[in-house]
Amino acid sequence: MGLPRSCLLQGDITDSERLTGRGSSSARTLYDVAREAGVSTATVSRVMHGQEGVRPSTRRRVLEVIEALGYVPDSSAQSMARRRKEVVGLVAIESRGPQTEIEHEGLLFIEEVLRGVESSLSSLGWPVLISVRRAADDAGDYQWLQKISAKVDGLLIAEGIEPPEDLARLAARIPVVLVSGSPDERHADVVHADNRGGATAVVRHLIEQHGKSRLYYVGGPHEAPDARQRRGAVEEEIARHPGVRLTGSFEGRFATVSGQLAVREILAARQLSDRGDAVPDAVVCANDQMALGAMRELQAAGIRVPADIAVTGFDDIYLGALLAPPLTTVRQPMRRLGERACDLLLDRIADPALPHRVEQLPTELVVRESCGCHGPAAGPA
Amino acid sequence: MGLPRSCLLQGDITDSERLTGRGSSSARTLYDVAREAGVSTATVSRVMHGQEGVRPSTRRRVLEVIEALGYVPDSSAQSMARRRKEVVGLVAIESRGPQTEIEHEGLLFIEEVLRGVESSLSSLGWPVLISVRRAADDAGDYQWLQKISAKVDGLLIAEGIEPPEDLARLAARIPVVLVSGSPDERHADVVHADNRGGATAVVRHLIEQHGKSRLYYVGGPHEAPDARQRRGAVEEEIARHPGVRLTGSFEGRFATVSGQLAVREILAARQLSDRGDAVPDAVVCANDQMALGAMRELQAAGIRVPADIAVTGFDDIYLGALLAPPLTTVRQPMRRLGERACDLLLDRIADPALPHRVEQLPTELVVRESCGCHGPAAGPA
DNA sequence: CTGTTAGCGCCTTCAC
DNA sequence: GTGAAGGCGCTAACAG
Repeated sequence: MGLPRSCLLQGDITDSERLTGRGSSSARTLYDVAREAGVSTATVSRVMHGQEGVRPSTRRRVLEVIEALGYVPDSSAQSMARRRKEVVGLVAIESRGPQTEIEHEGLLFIEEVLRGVESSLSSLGWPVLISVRRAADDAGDYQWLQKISAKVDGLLIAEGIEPPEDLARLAARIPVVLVSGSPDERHADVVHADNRGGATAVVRHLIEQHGKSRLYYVGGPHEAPDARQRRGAVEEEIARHPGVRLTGSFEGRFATVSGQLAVREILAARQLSDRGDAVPDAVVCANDQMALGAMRELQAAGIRVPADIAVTGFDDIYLGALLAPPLTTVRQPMRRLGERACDLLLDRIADPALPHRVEQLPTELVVRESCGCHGPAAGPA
Repeated sequence: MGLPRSCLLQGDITDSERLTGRGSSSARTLYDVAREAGVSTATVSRVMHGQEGVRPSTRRRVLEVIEALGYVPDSSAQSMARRRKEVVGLVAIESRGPQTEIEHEGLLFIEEVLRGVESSLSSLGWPVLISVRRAADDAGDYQWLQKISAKVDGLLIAEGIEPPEDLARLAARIPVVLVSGSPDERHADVVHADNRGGATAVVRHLIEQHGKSRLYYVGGPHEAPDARQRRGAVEEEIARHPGVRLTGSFEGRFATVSGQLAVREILAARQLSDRGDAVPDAVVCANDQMALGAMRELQAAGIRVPADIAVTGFDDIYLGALLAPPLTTVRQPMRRLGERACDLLLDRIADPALPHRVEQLPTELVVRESCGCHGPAAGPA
């Protein structure tokens, strides 16, 4: 502690033992800096954090040593001492299913959410710890979540629902916010879009503006709350219109390939009974990726969209507007979902005692051409 | 320490003080478990890690307490003790520029890389710490990198090059791998695609298969090494063909809007001189996003692609095949890039003394229709 | 203004 | 088999 501090009082720092940052192989600690600068660790800590009450000359000296040694505080140690990690986690559990089309599974959604999270975090400068669990072996899920949860101050969970009791246990230990989760969830805060309103709007548009009467529904996995809401709303809206019926449906996994498979079922059914009313005049999909798959498969079979069959999606991913024909869909503010979820999470991290919150964001019908409208045309019904 | 261990020997765990996980408001520690189980922390630690040398009955008892208490080891403490964080970082620095079109900047690349990283990490179960720095104020960049670097065992840096000296300092403290970085970088390992080969191939295709002779180049930011390589190769290949020339070029930022801006320049120039040879017969873009922007702007101006002007991209993002016309491009294995980069990083984390490595991955010309070929047609030149 | 001194929660070597 | 004890690097009182 009482080392010859004089040895680097002014500018001759580079002379003392391997100071030039060369010896960087070994990580430097607060103690190294303190010793080298001839002060206590408390002072170095104060300087590092730009706190008041340090004589300017001392501060300068310490700063020089920090710079020379290339000192960077270890974040584990900091987290431990100040009991905060300054990291939030974003996790997604991909819906189970055959390992086809891993490529473009449901990630587009997560990625958009991630942007929102990032932007909400940018002021704080906290990074995001991200982990996607694919091909889940149910049992391991909770373990994995635990492990992640130990590395962050709070967790954002998207697209994937743990057994409620697991979620409860998790949320009891650490702040958790569900992105696009069920609004009925009582164990964690939730941010979700108005899925019912959106689904109702497309279906109504198809029926009332285009006179469609034989709808086929391509839904998402039944475990996904947003998929359940959409399906429910679609069925209800159809029921509300006499003469309109659901000719069939398919449970997909929000992947492009699901849309293709659904269409194959439709085509197969057409083969069997040649009564024209077996084939739908509109295919309503629970997300854009499946709509894309459906459209391609339809077109590949020589069926025109929307002339022969209309197709609609949900989400409004970037790609939708670029397709031929441009996709009619329901816009869900994915990015905003991420932002809000992250805001709620930060609030709760700051005060874990906060009352339970659920937030719904609006959706909006985006009419393009795949429904049968043409060009930059008519608005919603 | 010498607590009445008998109180929960068998199954009456739920009786001892608030064991049922209800009191979960306060985080449990190894000590809590040890005390409750009537053993030392060392034993609990052994059990947690499934180590040998623990009497089965003891193990069971400890396990029960762990379960009952909902104990999850704190990762900061673990990191500290075992001097490893089990997290790798992925960072990107978005190229500076006007804050237009933040939406779909260059992220598509990162996201694809992320998938590779994720998959390479999935066996270890390590998560990825991700942080994108936008609207960079140069000075803060290094600070920010330092902060991130303190939270991970190794860093993957994509699309964005720090001043070399900063990189050197960073890499001296912690393993760093550049994704799509300059193969000449000596301070960190690098994984990159064969940008020169790919760029050469498209240009040659345009010239030799389609007889194009007036090329316009829409490049990426000059700070990006991959952008530089592509530009260099394009120019060289043009020079190699007498009678073919570069009618102009534009320095974009890999964003959709850059492609649009570039085309506006082309159109503006056309207004001025009405000599037909002022306008290019092909627009070569340094990535698909810019090609997309260029194509849309061209089409919006009533110019047919590829009939009037051919357009090509680079990367082969998913979207490219879905455009009208489908985009001719150069496939770069982005996902694989992420995988390999991550593998190299893990190697280096395991052994920091490893020799410096640079790895090149192949690119491949993907001929579709925007170049003038039709349907699923002819291969490369 | 600056230094001393406890922890933070876990791992691990070394005794018993 | 199991326990005791010394770190890991930093922060935050609490004294001077």
